[in-house]
Amino acid sequence: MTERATAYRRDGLHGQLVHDLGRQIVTGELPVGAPLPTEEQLGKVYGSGRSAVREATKVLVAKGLVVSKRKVGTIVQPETAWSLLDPDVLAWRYENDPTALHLDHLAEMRVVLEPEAARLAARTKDRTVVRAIQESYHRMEETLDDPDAFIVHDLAFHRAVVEAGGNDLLVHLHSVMEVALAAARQVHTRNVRRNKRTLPAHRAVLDAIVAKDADQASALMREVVTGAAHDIRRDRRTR
Amino acid sequence: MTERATAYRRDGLHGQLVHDLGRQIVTGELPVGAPLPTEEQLGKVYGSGRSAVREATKVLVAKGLVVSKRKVGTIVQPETAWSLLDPDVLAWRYENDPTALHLDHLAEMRVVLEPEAARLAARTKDRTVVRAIQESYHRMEETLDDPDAFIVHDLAFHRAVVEAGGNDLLVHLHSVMEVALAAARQVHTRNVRRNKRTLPAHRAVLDAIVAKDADQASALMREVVTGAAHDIRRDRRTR
DNA sequence: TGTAGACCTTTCGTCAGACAAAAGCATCAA
DNA sequence: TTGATGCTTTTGTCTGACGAAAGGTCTACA
Repeated sequence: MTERATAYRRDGLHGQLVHDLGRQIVTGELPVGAPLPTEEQLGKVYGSGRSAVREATKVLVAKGLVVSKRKVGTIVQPETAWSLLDPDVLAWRYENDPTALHLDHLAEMRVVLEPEAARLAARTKDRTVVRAIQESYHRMEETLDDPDAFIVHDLAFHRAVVEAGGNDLLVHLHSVMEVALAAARQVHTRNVRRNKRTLPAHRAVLDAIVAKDADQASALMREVVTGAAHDIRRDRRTR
Repeated sequence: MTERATAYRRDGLHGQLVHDLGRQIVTGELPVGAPLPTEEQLGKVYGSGRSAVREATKVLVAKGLVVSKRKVGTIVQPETAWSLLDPDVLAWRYENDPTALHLDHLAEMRVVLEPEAARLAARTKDRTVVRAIQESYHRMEETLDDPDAFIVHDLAFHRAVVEAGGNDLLVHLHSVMEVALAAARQVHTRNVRRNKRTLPAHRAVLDAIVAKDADQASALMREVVTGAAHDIRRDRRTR
């Protein structure tokens, strides 16, 4: 089993600082163009020394959230400069009141990724990765009445498909999207009826992959993820 | 015009350290599982103090390349932990002898992204972004005999399409891929004949977007990028 | 009055030295 | 053999210091 994209560890003083400042920036509490407090001030506020503050801001610089200049200070960068695909940035965005637009973008990304991933999976010659997909599917069947478990296996199914494609970049991108998905808890609605409806669609994808019918696998996967996107939108309206 | 994904600035002492160490890790000069020299040693080697070294390693930690533990040292992480979609990591990988497999993955990513981006573009209601695509296309026409200029406008065309989709995440992902593409110089072959061949295909994509025919736009864009992927493979064989 | 240049101040960039804390390792005892 | 104890190494953090860049101010001169 491949690992998930990993977030910056929250332990240690500077880890805390990174998350605190990062969240404030991404949520707009610290507005674009504004300077952070000086290193000395931050040190005082957080009861830490300058070194910890500096190590934290260096990480934020690496994520494109700020730039530092002598005498000017460290300035919050415009959103276009942010590393949106960084697991932390994504988590900060999606765990703090993501807008409807942001959720749509997330769903769109799945529509971008997964059909093509299914196509690649159908072309693979490695039978073991296909078996991983099958196993996840069977677990979905078995846990049809246990929504929480179902979600886990549903995610595993999609991940297995992407991994079967054998493309590093794609696998990584997918794992990053999972982080965002997990942060935006609302996306996973526990709904047995809906699960019963989507199960056959997953089955169809699996069969197409096993049959090595790439076009079909892609088209069917497209159905699955666009269906999920519509569900998200519907949930939003009816709430 | 939106900005590109931005790489970590190479200036300053720690900037230099980040790039030096990062490159060594991604190229495998520093093998997975091995410890970096101690902070003290690195400081001596680079003629710097410990603070600069520490700020650099913090950035590498943020990119998932290493982890630090007391007494153990700073250890190179397995590739599955790397932030492959980080502009720096990508550049380090693709500017230092990218393998054939890596280049294929890059091309595949374009096939993943761009057709769906074209579909979204065809659905947009904002006419100005469509005009941006048109302008890029016309520049391509005009510079058909100047391969270097053609590449620039070709890239601008594809970028304009992605931006027309209006999805932050997608735009960012595309800009990151551009970084990799730029790092792997070999990908842009200057070939007037080939450009003459692909121009009508681009035109067809443009027309479909203008006509708001989403399915058609997607299918045609798929042609364009799979064609490019094949060209890359062919170039490799004939060299 | 307007402008160029010298100066002053703020803030990040870096160094040096110190101690704390974790974690491996060796040593010693039961 | 096993388990506890203490030693040592390496990162984590603090403090204090100085350098360098960049904005602001003031003065001298045209």
